[in-house]
Order: sequence, then structure tokens, then C-alpha cells
Amino acid sequence: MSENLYNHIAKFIPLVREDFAEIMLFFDSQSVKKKQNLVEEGNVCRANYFVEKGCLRMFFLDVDGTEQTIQFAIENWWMTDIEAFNKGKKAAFSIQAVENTEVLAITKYEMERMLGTYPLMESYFRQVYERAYAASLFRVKYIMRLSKEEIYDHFSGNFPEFVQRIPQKVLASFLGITPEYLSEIRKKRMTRKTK
Amino acid sequence: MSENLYNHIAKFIPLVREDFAEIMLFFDSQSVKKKQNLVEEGNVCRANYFVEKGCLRMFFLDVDGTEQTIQFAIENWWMTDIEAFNKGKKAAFSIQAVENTEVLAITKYEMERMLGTYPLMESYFRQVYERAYAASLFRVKYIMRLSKEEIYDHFSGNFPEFVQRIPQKVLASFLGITPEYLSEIRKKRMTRKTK
DNA sequence: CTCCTTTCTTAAACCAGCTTAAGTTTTTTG
DNA sequence: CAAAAAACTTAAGCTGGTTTAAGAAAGGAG
Repeated sequence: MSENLYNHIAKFIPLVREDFAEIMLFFDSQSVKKKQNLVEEGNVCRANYFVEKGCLRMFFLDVDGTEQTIQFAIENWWMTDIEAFNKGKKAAFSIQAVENTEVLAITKYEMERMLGTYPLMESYFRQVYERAYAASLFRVKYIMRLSKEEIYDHFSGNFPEFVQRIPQKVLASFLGITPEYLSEIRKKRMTRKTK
Repeated sequence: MSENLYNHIAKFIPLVREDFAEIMLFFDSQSVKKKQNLVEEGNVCRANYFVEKGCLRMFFLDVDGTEQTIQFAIENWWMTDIEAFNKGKKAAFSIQAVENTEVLAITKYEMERMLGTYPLMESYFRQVYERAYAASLFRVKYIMRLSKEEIYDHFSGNFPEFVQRIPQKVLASFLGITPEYLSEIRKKRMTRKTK
């Protein structure tokens, strides 16, 4: 029984403990070690993952081989390559653990059985994807309107603990800047504060 | 009765004509003239819109007052400021008609009544938002990995008719470049082709 | 059809952010 | 604990894309 998942679902739809116990049966618990890949670009994407503890990131390989992070998932977020998951296509993105992470995994087959048995879960996932979509649009908005420095300030201002948690290289690849430039920005911010 | 909407819904869930006729009653038909705003940044967002004919764009005002387009909706796409629509908050984006456009509008209240009466519509919207989310992630991917020139080539290569349909200024604000630079790129492409 | 407004083009000067390269620090592994 | 690998820093030089400014073309209103 996952308290996290129970609480998360219950935030969006009415849910009794007995039903939730049944719903849990559709899931598998899985541990992922830091830097281990849960999904690999080009392979099948077997499941949709709910983060119980830890942190995942989704990324792809640039033409020149550098990794570009497009989003993170921390506790209580869902993550998968949704298109590959739904259509059984090859994944366009890889998913990797940023730290040792515990996830609940559900396959497409089990997902469909679950939605068939508990139609209210359609409503839960509709709302989850509405939010994910809205978040992604805001990301586009910030990327478009802010300078790289401002993007850094915005992110580190809003998620200071998170910035501590992840390697700078990964942060840079998420912010869309080079690690060198990130280093420069941080230096500027440091000297400014100590003055 | 909208054939467009019927066909679109029927692509995702089983739907009989009689139910659809009932579902149509939750919607209002609306005409929007070119350049007219359907939603305005800072105001309440009254409805969710399905484009029957024409083209909408979502944008926001930059610090310096220029408009930044973050997405388009053509025939058979849904568009609204989903967060504002759901939570009754002020819209973070404006929605404007790029050409004279026909939409079907549904308010939050009617939406909830509809989802209560036809729970399968939850499944339809879940799938619609999964796709919208996936599309938005791909957008982020392209913005991050491609140069501005490549972004132009990619977009004009994939949607040539669409590029004809919209003013260049709006296209530039969608691609995240200045109209001046877009002009330069186009010139470069023209001379290359005529050689 | 004419005037006024908006959009589009051209070109030069400029700068935010990248590239390259070398050195330093931290982490991983045997 | 030592050695190797990976991550981070610093700094100089460079470039893709912006800014500014002015003119040309196209659209819309009367």
C-alpha cells in the first residue's frame, strides 16, 4: 500500500481504501539506482511510473551526443514517454534516476484493465495530464520570454532545495545552457551576495 | 450537430449518434472575427473551445510589450487556458483568432455536467490532454536542440500550407525569433532555391 | 481610389551565450 | 587508500541572433 499514491489520487477523485487496495494490485514496485535507466530512447517503453521517493529525469541525446534534460519527476509525479507508452512505439526520450529512486510501475495492459474496472481513474488521469500539459506550456513561456540568466534565477528562486539535489551538469542541460555558462552565472551570483 | 466534433470524439471512444446529440447540447456555437480575442490575459477564462473552422493562437505579452505566440489551434483542436479554466483563475494567456473562426464553446459548469452524465467523455479528454502534453514536450525538445534556422526549416517543412496562412510577424513570435531575422532566413532560402 | 496604418525588408552595429582549452576539484572504483 | 574518471571552473575568442533605424510594400478604412 502506497500512502503517497493514495493521497495523490484522493486529491482528485473520491476514493475508498478498499478500492485503492484493489488498484494497487495493478502496480509493481521497482527500485532504480542512481544513473540507471528506466526507459531508453529507441527501445519500447514498458510502463508508466509514479515516483514514490527520489527523482527521475527525462532526456534525449543531442546531435553531438550531449544529453538534454526536458523534465524532472520528484515525489508524487508521473513520468513516462506517453506517446511511446500509449502506442507501443519506440521511446523518443530516455528516463533515468537522478538519485536512488522508488517507483510504482504500471504497464499499458494493466492500465487498461484498471481503467476498465475503475472508470473514475480516467478522471484522475485526465486531471493529471491537464496539469502536466499546463506545466509544459509554462515551461515554453519561460524559455521564450526570459534570458538564460533569468531562467536560472527563476528556477533557483522557486526550487532552491532541488537545485542542491541535482548535479550542475544536469541542471544546465535542463535550463538549456552550457555547464560553463552556468558556472559563470553562479559565480556572478555568489560575489554579488557576499558584497 | 458538428460532424467535426463527432468524428473527433469517435476516434477515441465508442460513441452513438443519440448520445452525441445530447452532448452537443452542452456546447454553444460561436463566431470569432480575425484578430478578435476569445480570452484575454488577466480576465476570467469562460470556456474551453473546439475549433470547427479557422485558426486560433495563444499568446502572452512580453515585458517589452511584444506578443509571444505559444501555440496554434486549427480545425479539430481544443484550446483554452486550461489552468484558468479549471480553477476559475485569471488567464495567463490570451487567445485570439488568426482568421475568421468558428468554435464550439463549453463552460466549466456545462463541462462538469457533461462529464457527470457521460463518464466516457473523461476518457476522451484524458486522451486529448495526453496528446497535447506530448506535443508540448516535443516543442520543448525542438526549441532546445535546434538552432533558430533549423526550427524554421522544421516548421515550414512540416506545415507548409500553414506557414502561408499566418502573418510572418505571428510566425516569428511562435518560432521565438525576431521578424527581422525571419525575413533574413526566408531571403536566404529563396536565393538558395532559385540557384 | 487615396490615405493611413501595419507589416515586411535590408543592413550595420552589437552582445548574450557558446566553444575551446587547460586547470582544479570531487566522485567512483578497484 | 590510490588512481582514474567524471564534474566543475576560469578565461579568451567567436558567432548566431538581436537591436536599431529607415525605407518599401501591403492591407484596411473611408
